[in-house]
Amino acid sequence: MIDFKLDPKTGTPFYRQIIDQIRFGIAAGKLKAGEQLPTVRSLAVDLQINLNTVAKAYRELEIQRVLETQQGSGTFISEVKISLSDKEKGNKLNEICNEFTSIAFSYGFSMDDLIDQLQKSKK
Amino acid sequence: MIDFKLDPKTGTPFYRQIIDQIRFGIAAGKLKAGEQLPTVRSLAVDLQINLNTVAKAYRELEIQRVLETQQGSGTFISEVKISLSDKEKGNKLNEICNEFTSIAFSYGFSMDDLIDQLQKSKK
DNA sequence: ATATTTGTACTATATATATATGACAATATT
DNA sequence: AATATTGTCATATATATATAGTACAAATAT
Repeated sequence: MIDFKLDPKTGTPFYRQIIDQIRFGIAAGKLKAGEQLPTVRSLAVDLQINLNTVAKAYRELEIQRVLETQQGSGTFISEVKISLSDKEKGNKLNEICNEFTSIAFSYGFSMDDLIDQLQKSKK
Repeated sequence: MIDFKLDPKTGTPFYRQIIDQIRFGIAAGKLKAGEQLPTVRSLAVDLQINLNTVAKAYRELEIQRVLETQQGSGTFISEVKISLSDKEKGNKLNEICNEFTSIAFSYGFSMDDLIDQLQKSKK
Protein backbone atom coordinates (compact mmCIF):
# COMPACT_ATOMS: atom_id res chain seq x y z
CA MET A 1 0.00 0.00 0.00
CA ILE A 2 1.08 3.53 -0.74
CA ASP A 3 1.87 6.04 1.95
CA PHE A 4 -0.28 8.87 0.65
CA LYS A 5 0.94 12.40 1.18
CA LEU A 6 -0.59 15.73 0.24
CA ASP A 7 1.26 18.98 -0.25
CA PRO A 8 -1.02 22.05 -0.13
CA LYS A 9 1.85 24.37 -1.11
CA THR A 10 2.21 23.03 -4.67
CA GLY A 11 -1.15 24.38 -5.81
CA THR A 12 -1.97 21.01 -7.31
CA PRO A 13 -5.49 20.02 -6.25
CA PHE A 14 -5.72 17.30 -3.60
CA TYR A 15 -7.83 14.97 -5.72
CA ARG A 16 -5.23 15.24 -8.46
CA GLN A 17 -2.36 14.50 -6.11
CA ILE A 18 -4.20 11.37 -5.03
CA ILE A 19 -4.76 10.35 -8.65
CA ASP A 20 -1.08 10.89 -9.43
CA GLN A 21 0.09 8.86 -6.47
CA ILE A 22 -2.16 5.94 -7.31
CA ARG A 23 -1.15 5.95 -10.96
CA PHE A 24 2.48 6.20 -10.06
CA GLY A 25 2.08 3.54 -7.39
CA ILE A 26 0.76 1.15 -10.00
CA ALA A 27 3.53 2.06 -12.41
CA ALA A 28 6.16 1.48 -9.75
CA GLY A 29 4.67 -1.88 -8.84
CA LYS A 30 3.67 -0.80 -5.37
CA LEU A 31 0.04 -1.35 -6.20
CA LYS A 32 -0.95 -4.55 -7.98
CA ALA A 33 -4.02 -5.62 -9.90
CA GLY A 34 -6.84 -6.67 -7.61
CA GLU A 35 -5.40 -4.95 -4.58
CA GLN A 36 -7.83 -3.00 -2.44
CA LEU A 37 -7.33 0.71 -1.85
CA PRO A 38 -8.17 2.48 1.41
CA THR A 39 -11.87 3.26 1.75
CA VAL A 40 -12.86 6.77 0.87
CA ARG A 41 -13.61 7.44 4.53
CA SER A 42 -10.40 6.06 5.96
CA LEU A 43 -8.20 7.84 3.43
CA ALA A 44 -10.10 11.06 4.05
CA VAL A 45 -9.45 10.78 7.78
CA ASP A 46 -5.86 9.80 7.14
CA LEU A 47 -5.19 12.80 4.88
CA GLN A 48 -7.44 15.06 6.93
CA ILE A 49 -9.54 16.02 3.95
CA ASN A 50 -13.15 15.59 2.94
CA LEU A 51 -14.46 12.21 1.86
CA ASN A 52 -15.88 13.74 -1.29
CA THR A 53 -12.39 14.73 -2.39
CA VAL A 54 -11.16 11.15 -2.14
CA ALA A 55 -14.31 9.94 -3.88
CA LYS A 56 -13.65 12.37 -6.71
CA ALA A 57 -10.16 10.97 -7.25
CA TYR A 58 -11.43 7.37 -7.20
CA ARG A 59 -14.29 8.23 -9.52
CA GLU A 60 -11.99 9.75 -12.12
CA LEU A 61 -9.67 6.76 -12.03
CA GLU A 62 -12.63 4.46 -12.43
CA ILE A 63 -13.66 6.30 -15.58
CA GLN A 64 -10.11 5.79 -16.84
CA ARG A 65 -10.45 2.07 -16.06
CA VAL A 66 -7.56 2.24 -13.62
CA LEU A 67 -9.77 1.34 -10.68
CA GLU A 68 -12.87 -0.77 -10.17
CA THR A 69 -15.33 0.00 -7.43
CA GLN A 70 -17.97 -2.17 -5.81
CA GLN A 71 -20.39 -0.41 -3.59
CA GLY A 72 -20.39 -2.04 -0.21
CA SER A 73 -17.06 -3.80 -0.56
CA GLY A 74 -14.50 -1.24 -1.72
CA THR A 75 -12.25 0.09 -4.47
CA PHE A 76 -9.69 -2.06 -6.23
CA ILE A 77 -6.89 -1.82 -8.76
CA SER A 78 -8.21 -2.85 -12.15
CA GLU A 79 -6.91 -5.83 -14.12
CA VAL A 80 -7.35 -4.07 -17.45
CA LYS A 81 -4.38 -2.86 -19.44
CA ILE A 82 -4.45 -0.56 -22.44
CA SER A 83 -3.10 -1.92 -25.73
CA LEU A 84 -1.97 0.09 -28.75
CA SER A 85 -0.44 -0.76 -32.13
CA ASP A 86 3.33 -0.35 -32.55
CA LYS A 87 2.87 2.72 -34.71
CA GLU A 88 0.48 4.26 -32.25
CA LYS A 89 2.88 3.44 -29.45
CA GLY A 90 5.77 5.13 -31.22
CA ASN A 91 3.77 8.24 -31.88
CA LYS A 92 2.44 8.34 -28.38
CA LEU A 93 5.88 7.85 -26.85
CA ASN A 94 7.22 10.65 -28.97
CA GLU A 95 4.32 12.90 -28.13
CA ILE A 96 4.48 12.53 -24.36
CA CYS A 97 8.27 12.76 -24.33
CA ASN A 98 8.21 16.01 -26.29
CA GLU A 99 5.60 17.45 -24.03
CA PHE A 100 7.56 16.40 -20.97
CA THR A 101 10.90 17.77 -22.13
CA SER A 102 9.51 21.11 -23.22
CA ILE A 103 7.99 21.62 -19.78
CA ALA A 104 11.15 20.44 -18.05
CA PHE A 105 13.29 22.77 -20.18
CA SER A 106 11.08 25.71 -19.33
CA TYR A 107 12.02 25.02 -15.72
CA GLY A 108 15.69 25.05 -16.68
CA PHE A 109 16.38 21.36 -16.41
CA SER A 110 18.69 19.72 -18.92
CA MET A 111 18.11 16.47 -20.73
CA ASP A 112 20.76 14.91 -18.52
CA ASP A 113 18.92 16.07 -15.40
CA LEU A 114 15.86 14.24 -16.66
CA ILE A 115 17.64 11.08 -17.66
CA ASP A 116 19.49 10.96 -14.34
CA GLN A 117 16.28 11.36 -12.41
CA LEU A 118 14.58 8.60 -14.38
CA GLN A 119 17.59 6.32 -13.93
CA LYS A 120 17.41 6.87 -10.19
CA SER A 121 13.74 6.00 -9.91
CA LYS A 122 14.40 2.78 -11.80
CA LYS A 123 16.12 1.31 -8.77
CA MET B 1 14.58 34.91 -22.32
CA ILE B 2 12.62 31.90 -21.25
CA ASP B 3 10.41 29.94 -23.54
CA PHE B 4 7.33 29.90 -21.36
CA LYS B 5 5.07 26.86 -21.52
CA LEU B 6 1.82 26.11 -19.78
CA ASP B 7 0.38 22.68 -19.22
CA PRO B 8 -3.35 22.79 -18.44
CA LYS B 9 -3.46 19.04 -17.72
CA THR B 10 -1.38 19.22 -14.55
CA GLY B 11 -4.00 21.11 -12.57
CA THR B 12 -1.33 23.57 -11.44
CA PRO B 13 -2.76 27.09 -11.86
CA PHE B 14 -1.35 29.06 -14.79
CA TYR B 15 -0.13 31.97 -12.68
CA ARG B 16 1.74 29.50 -10.51
CA GLN B 17 3.38 27.82 -13.50
CA ILE B 18 4.54 31.24 -14.67
CA ILE B 19 5.94 32.04 -11.23
CA ASP B 20 7.77 28.72 -11.12
CA GLN B 21 9.30 29.17 -14.54
CA ILE B 22 10.56 32.65 -13.79
CA ARG B 23 12.05 31.64 -10.48
CA PHE B 24 13.69 28.59 -11.98
CA GLY B 25 14.82 30.62 -14.96
CA ILE B 26 16.63 33.01 -12.66
CA ALA B 27 18.12 30.18 -10.66
CA ALA B 28 19.33 28.52 -13.84
CA GLY B 29 20.92 31.75 -15.08
CA LYS B 30 18.62 32.07 -18.05
CA LEU B 31 17.22 35.27 -16.64
CA LYS B 32 19.65 37.85 -15.33
CA ALA B 33 19.31 40.83 -13.02
CA GLY B 34 17.95 43.88 -14.80
CA GLU B 35 16.61 41.93 -17.73
CA GLN B 36 13.16 42.85 -18.93
CA LEU B 37 10.40 40.30 -18.96
CA PRO B 38 7.71 40.13 -21.61
CA THR B 39 4.93 42.65 -21.04
CA VAL B 40 1.83 41.32 -19.40
CA ARG B 41 -0.03 41.79 -22.66
CA SER B 42 2.50 40.10 -24.91
CA LEU B 43 2.97 37.11 -22.62
CA ALA B 44 -0.79 36.78 -22.29
CA VAL B 45 -1.13 36.69 -26.08
CA ASP B 46 1.81 34.32 -26.35
CA LEU B 47 0.40 31.86 -23.81
CA GLN B 48 -3.15 32.48 -24.96
CA ILE B 49 -4.34 33.39 -21.51
CA ASN B 50 -5.80 36.47 -19.89
CA LEU B 51 -3.59 39.47 -19.13
CA ASN B 52 -4.83 39.45 -15.53
CA THR B 53 -3.36 35.99 -15.03
CA VAL B 54 0.09 37.15 -16.10
CA ALA B 55 -0.28 40.26 -13.97
CA LYS B 56 -1.13 38.10 -10.98
CA ALA B 57 2.07 36.10 -11.41
CA TYR B 58 4.18 39.25 -11.80
CA ARG B 59 2.51 40.89 -8.80
CA GLU B 60 3.26 37.97 -6.54
CA LEU B 61 6.88 37.90 -7.65
CA GLU B 62 7.16 41.61 -7.02
CA ILE B 63 5.95 41.11 -3.46
CA GLN B 64 8.66 38.48 -3.12
CA ARG B 65 11.20 41.01 -4.41
CA VAL B 66 12.03 38.76 -7.33
CA LEU B 67 10.77 41.28 -9.86
CA GLU B 68 10.59 45.04 -10.03
CA THR B 69 7.90 46.77 -12.02
CA GLN B 70 7.74 50.25 -13.42
CA GLN B 71 4.44 51.33 -14.76
CA GLY B 72 4.90 52.54 -18.29
CA SER B 73 8.20 50.84 -18.94
CA GLY B 74 7.92 47.22 -17.91
CA THR B 75 8.79 44.44 -15.52
CA PHE B 76 12.39 43.54 -14.73
CA ILE B 77 14.38 40.94 -12.89
CA SER B 78 15.39 42.30 -9.52
CA GLU B 79 19.01 42.63 -8.46
CA VAL B 80 18.25 40.60 -5.39
CA LYS B 81 19.47 37.09 -5.90
CA ILE B 82 17.16 34.22 -5.30
CA SER B 83 18.81 30.89 -5.13
CA LEU B 84 16.65 27.86 -5.07
CA SER B 85 17.66 25.22 -2.61
CA ASP B 86 18.74 21.90 -4.00
CA LYS B 87 15.75 20.50 -2.19
CA GLU B 88 13.36 22.80 -4.04
CA LYS B 89 14.94 21.92 -7.36
CA GLY B 90 14.85 18.24 -6.53
CA ASN B 91 11.21 18.41 -5.57
CA LYS B 92 10.24 20.09 -8.81
CA LEU B 93 12.27 17.69 -10.90
CA ASN B 94 10.71 14.82 -9.02
CA GLU B 95 7.24 16.24 -9.43
CA ILE B 96 7.38 16.67 -13.18
CA CYS B 97 9.17 13.34 -13.67
CA ASN B 98 6.58 11.47 -11.63
CA GLU B 99 3.79 13.03 -13.56
CA PHE B 100 5.49 12.11 -16.81
CA THR B 101 6.28 8.53 -15.88
CA SER B 102 2.86 7.79 -14.45
CA ILE B 103 1.29 8.90 -17.70
CA ALA B 104 3.86 6.98 -19.73
CA PHE B 105 3.37 3.82 -17.68
CA SER B 106 -0.37 3.96 -18.03
CA TYR B 107 0.26 3.69 -21.78
CA GLY B 108 2.39 0.62 -21.14
CA PHE B 109 5.83 2.14 -21.64
CA SER B 110 8.71 1.01 -19.46
CA MET B 111 11.25 3.25 -17.81
CA ASP B 112 13.78 2.02 -20.39
CA ASP B 113 11.47 3.02 -23.23
CA LEU B 114 11.43 6.53 -21.85
CA ILE B 115 15.15 6.76 -21.23
CA ASP B 116 15.90 5.41 -24.71
CA GLN B 117 13.60 7.94 -26.31
CA LEU B 118 15.17 10.80 -24.38
CA GLN B 119 18.67 9.59 -25.22
CA LYS B 120 17.76 9.57 -28.90
CA SER B 121 16.47 13.12 -28.87
CA LYS B 122 19.69 14.28 -27.22
CA LYS B 123 21.61 13.75 -30.46
C1' DA C 1 2.03 68.25 -26.91
C1' DT C 2 0.19 63.95 -28.39
C1' DA C 3 -0.08 59.21 -28.86
C1' DT C 4 1.48 54.77 -27.51
C1' DT C 5 2.96 51.43 -24.31
C1' DT C 6 3.23 49.80 -19.77
C1' DG C 7 1.53 48.10 -15.29
C1' DT C 8 -2.53 48.54 -12.36
C1' DA C 9 -7.24 48.48 -10.72
C1' DC C 10 -11.92 47.37 -10.78
C1' DT C 11 -16.33 44.95 -11.82
C1' DA C 12 -18.65 41.03 -13.39
C1' DT C 13 -19.04 36.22 -14.65
C1' DA C 14 -17.97 31.33 -14.92
C1' DT C 15 -15.78 27.25 -13.53
C1' DA C 16 -12.94 24.43 -10.35
C1' DT C 17 -11.84 22.91 -5.88
C1' DA C 18 -12.84 21.69 -1.17
C1' DT C 19 -15.71 21.31 2.75
C1' DA C 20 -19.94 20.11 5.62
C1' DT C 21 -23.89 17.50 6.05
C1' DG C 22 -27.28 14.19 5.29
C1' DA C 23 -29.21 10.44 2.95
C1' DC C 24 -29.33 6.16 0.13
C1' DA C 25 -28.02 1.44 -2.17
C1' DA C 26 -25.13 -2.46 -2.32
C1' DT C 27 -22.30 -5.54 0.09
C1' DA C 28 -20.37 -7.75 4.12
C1' DT C 29 -20.62 -9.01 8.93
C1' DT C 30 -22.88 -10.53 13.03
C1' DA D 1 -32.79 -10.58 10.05
C1' DA D 2 -30.29 -6.81 11.80
C1' DT D 3 -26.20 -4.04 11.77
C1' DA D 4 -22.16 -2.06 9.96
C1' DT D 5 -19.36 -0.82 6.14
C1' DT D 6 -18.78 0.73 1.53
C1' DG D 7 -19.34 3.76 -2.42
C1' DT D 8 -22.62 7.15 -4.21
C1' DC D 9 -25.42 11.17 -4.54
C1' DA D 10 -27.32 15.70 -3.56
C1' DT D 11 -27.45 20.24 -1.50
C1' DA D 12 -25.29 24.15 0.28
C1' DT D 13 -21.33 27.12 1.14
C1' DA D 14 -16.79 29.16 0.61
C1' DT D 15 -12.62 30.06 -1.71
C1' DA D 16 -9.49 29.92 -5.75
C1' DT D 17 -8.71 30.40 -10.50
C1' DA D 18 -9.42 32.35 -15.04
C1' DT D 19 -11.65 35.20 -18.25
C1' DA D 20 -13.76 39.58 -20.33
C1' DG D 21 -14.03 44.20 -20.45
C1' DT D 22 -13.12 48.90 -19.10
C1' DA D 23 -10.55 52.50 -17.31
C1' DC D 24 -6.63 54.88 -15.29
C1' DA D 25 -1.62 56.43 -14.12
C1' DA D 26 3.12 56.46 -15.29
C1' DA D 27 6.69 56.15 -18.55
C1' DT D 28 8.17 56.31 -23.29
C1' DA D 29 8.08 57.47 -28.17
C1' DT D 30 6.77 60.49 -31.88
